[in-house]
Amino acid sequence: MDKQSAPPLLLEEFIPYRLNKAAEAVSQRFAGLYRDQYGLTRPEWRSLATLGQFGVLTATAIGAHSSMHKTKVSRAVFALEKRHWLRRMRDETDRRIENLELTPAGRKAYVELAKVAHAFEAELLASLGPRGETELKAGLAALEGYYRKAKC
Amino acid sequence: MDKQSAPPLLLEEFIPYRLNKAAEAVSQRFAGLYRDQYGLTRPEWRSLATLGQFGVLTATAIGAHSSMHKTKVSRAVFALEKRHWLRRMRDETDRRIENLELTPAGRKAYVELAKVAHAFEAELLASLGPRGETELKAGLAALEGYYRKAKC
DNA sequence: TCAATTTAGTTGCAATTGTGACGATCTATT
DNA sequence: AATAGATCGTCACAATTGCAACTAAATTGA
Repeated sequence: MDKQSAPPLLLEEFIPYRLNKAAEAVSQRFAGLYRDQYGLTRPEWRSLATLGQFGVLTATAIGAHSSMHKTKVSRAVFALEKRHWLRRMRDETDRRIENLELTPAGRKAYVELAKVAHAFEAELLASLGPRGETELKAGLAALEGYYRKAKC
Repeated sequence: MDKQSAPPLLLEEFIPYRLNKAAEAVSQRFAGLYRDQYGLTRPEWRSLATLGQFGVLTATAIGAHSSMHKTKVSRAVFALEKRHWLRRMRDETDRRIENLELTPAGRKAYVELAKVAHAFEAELLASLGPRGETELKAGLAALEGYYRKAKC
């Protein structure tokens, strides 16, 4: 008789939970950097990073690239525009569209934050060791294959 | 002259971003299961799972185990209590404390959901292949070592 | 012993987020 | 053309969340 059977699920071994916790921990640490030094929220940082990477994008494209809801992007874009880090350009061939672009000030902040991001990532990966780095990247790549194909 | 220099940061290669996106994708798929079939929110599912695993816990302990803010736990506990999946027991030696326990109905739901969770995880891991599974688990373990030590 | 501090849990309030509807514009079909 | 439907971005509203204050109870320490 099992007077104390094993629990049917061990949360700390459950992959979705572990993944979430790890992502949350890493994100919060990184978020501290752009929040404290630049007063950015996460949607703002993501919009800045996406726009910095691609140059000129519509709000919809920012959302598609960075997996954010369109209202989040809309608000983030407004915030970045208010601090003159971003400007809107009317598209002459389709007037529903706003082409968005970083201003020189926005680009400057982006370049600085990109450095911070690289430094953060380097420190994270260093602490994992070369073995851990390889495994993590391979594991993430495997996952990305999974949910990309399973999206539909 | 570099008329088009490489962007300073490629978001789709940036570990915190990839980790977040992967976790979000996996969590949302799993959340669909307990939401559609049981009407649970994420904090409710986590509280149920934690309590199911440990038997009797205080609200604070649930939060500590599952990394949730105490107000989230408080509200989740209330919701679970309302559907009679959980009951509160007064602690006679410390009357600030509420010892929480799943009711038979709550335990039944937990056992069912644990099966769903295992099935989900099994399918996820299967789709990664044995190689991907090993790498992902090793990568997560490395990360957990990182932020556990860096927490302080 | 009793005031000060700490801890457990809840609640009000403010900030953030998601949903749905909307106006404006473009595209497709007739 | 003209109507119907799709798309872009925004806004009002509702739901979710986090923060800070709070009550109640235990602990500390003068």
